[in-house]
Amino acid sequence: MTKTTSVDFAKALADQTRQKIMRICCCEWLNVNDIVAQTNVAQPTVSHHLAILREAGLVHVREEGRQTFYTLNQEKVISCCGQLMAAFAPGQRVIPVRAVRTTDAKD
Amino acid sequence: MTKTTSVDFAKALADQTRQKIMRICCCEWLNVNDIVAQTNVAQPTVSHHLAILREAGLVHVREEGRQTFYTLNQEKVISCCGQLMAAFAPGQRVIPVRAVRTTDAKD
DNA sequence: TTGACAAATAGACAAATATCGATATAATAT
DNA sequence: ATATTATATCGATATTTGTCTATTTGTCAA
Repeated sequence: MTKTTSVDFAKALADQTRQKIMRICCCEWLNVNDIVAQTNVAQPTVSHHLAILREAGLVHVREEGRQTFYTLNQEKVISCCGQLMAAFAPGQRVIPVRAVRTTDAKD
Repeated sequence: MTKTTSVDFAKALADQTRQKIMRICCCEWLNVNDIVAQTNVAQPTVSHHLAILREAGLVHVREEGRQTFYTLNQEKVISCCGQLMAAFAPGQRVIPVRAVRTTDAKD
């Protein structure tokens, strides 16, 4: 897990299409064609953006046969945001909490 | 206080010089020349970056006579990071806390 | 082996951006 | 009034970046 600088993190997020891809594969594994189908750009463009997200450590990758599945690395988003806040809002504090349930959760 | 999209926020942070400026004026009011003195770029370049930060709502501005003072808008950083986390890490949670003191604070 | 499909890479191009020197604008000082 | 200082804006340039088409690479099926 290579360290991502705040600048690299910001650059990775600094594009509409890339954020769309991130939202699309936020909570599920999708192959490239699925992602292409949900965007307005060509397949090589999606591959290009996925490469950038991969280099920033922002997606998990799983190769399976001839397809490649991607899903967003949410922990990385959290840690990079934490890094940003530590750098640029040192007077404020946030407490990260894992697996918080809503008050009316039943299970 | 105009709303900043996550893309605009990321774009504003997606530059080394701009992040340096943000760090420099993170906790104090500085005029443009003070900021120029602490960076390696020319004055118009600093003004350019400050304009971008201003448009993104990431700095507070105070004009005083012939100088203009800037300081980082830390709350904005917090809220934009919160927006990012809500969009890209919906399974995780963070609880923002105001004015937390260290345990040995005296005042 | 041949054909089909999935994804990455290469190369080209246009648009966006970071930077600079020069200049404009505005406030203060002499 | 004139000079000086602080900052913003203008115009030019070089670099980066997003997108495309075409091609390559790798995998599976017939």
